[in-house]
Amino acid sequence: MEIATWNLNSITVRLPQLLEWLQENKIDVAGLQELKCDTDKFPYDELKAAGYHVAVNGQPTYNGVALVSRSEITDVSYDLPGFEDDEKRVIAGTINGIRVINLYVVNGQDPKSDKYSYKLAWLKALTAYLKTELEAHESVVVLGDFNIAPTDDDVHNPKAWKDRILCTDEERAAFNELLALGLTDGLRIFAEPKGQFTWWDYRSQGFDKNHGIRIDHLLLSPRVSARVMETKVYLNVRANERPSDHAPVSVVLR
DNA sequence: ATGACCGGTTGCACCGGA
Repeated sequence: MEIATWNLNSITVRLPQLLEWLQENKIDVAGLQELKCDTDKFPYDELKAAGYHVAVNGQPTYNGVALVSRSEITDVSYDLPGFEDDEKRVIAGTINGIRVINLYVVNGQDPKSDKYSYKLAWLKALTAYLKTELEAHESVVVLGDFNIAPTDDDVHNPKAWKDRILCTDEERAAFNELLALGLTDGLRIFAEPKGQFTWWDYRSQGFDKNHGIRIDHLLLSPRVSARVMETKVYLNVRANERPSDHAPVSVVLR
């Protein structure tokens, strides 16, 4: 069973690439982010025709998340409970006994901005939410675009990124709080070479030069972590014509 | 490098992204 995450940066533009990637790789479950598409404008028919169940928390222009799955999705929930927020950044569902929680974490823009305070508050509410989810479910996968590069090894040029958004000590501490709930960073289960990234700037030939960062993650509860056989970063998808700036990332479970 | 590139908008330059 393969569970993946991909920030599409517009499902309207990326739909053909999404369908091709799902089919070619027989992806079982995917959390999608940055749909930039309202819930009622989601391409339900195309995903259904490809053999997928879907659950959507959409928003026009910004944000928007969805789960797509070959198996049925039950107990779907939306947003962070008890957190006042108009932005559509969270959708969760249960698939084959696994609680899959799909996140599009706040970017934060700049450490001095209001958006940064919002990001830190959002992450605090997320931590509380995940704590209750982990108490309620043994098999949990928290995946998505976390907009945090957890360590300097996750950045092509740590000096240039030092204290910049996605790399501040506070954001990294918040990420470690998530791990401290008992979650494992899926892409770090096996020894990976340095320079394994998931996002590359469209500008300055970022992908060609592998000037990237690792900000898309799959965090796994122990029950799931023990099942991981393989992890994947779909560089070939990032190499497509008219790509998203993020590559799909996945774990394969036994 | 206050840069670049991309998607979306009610647009015809901007904002946000990361």
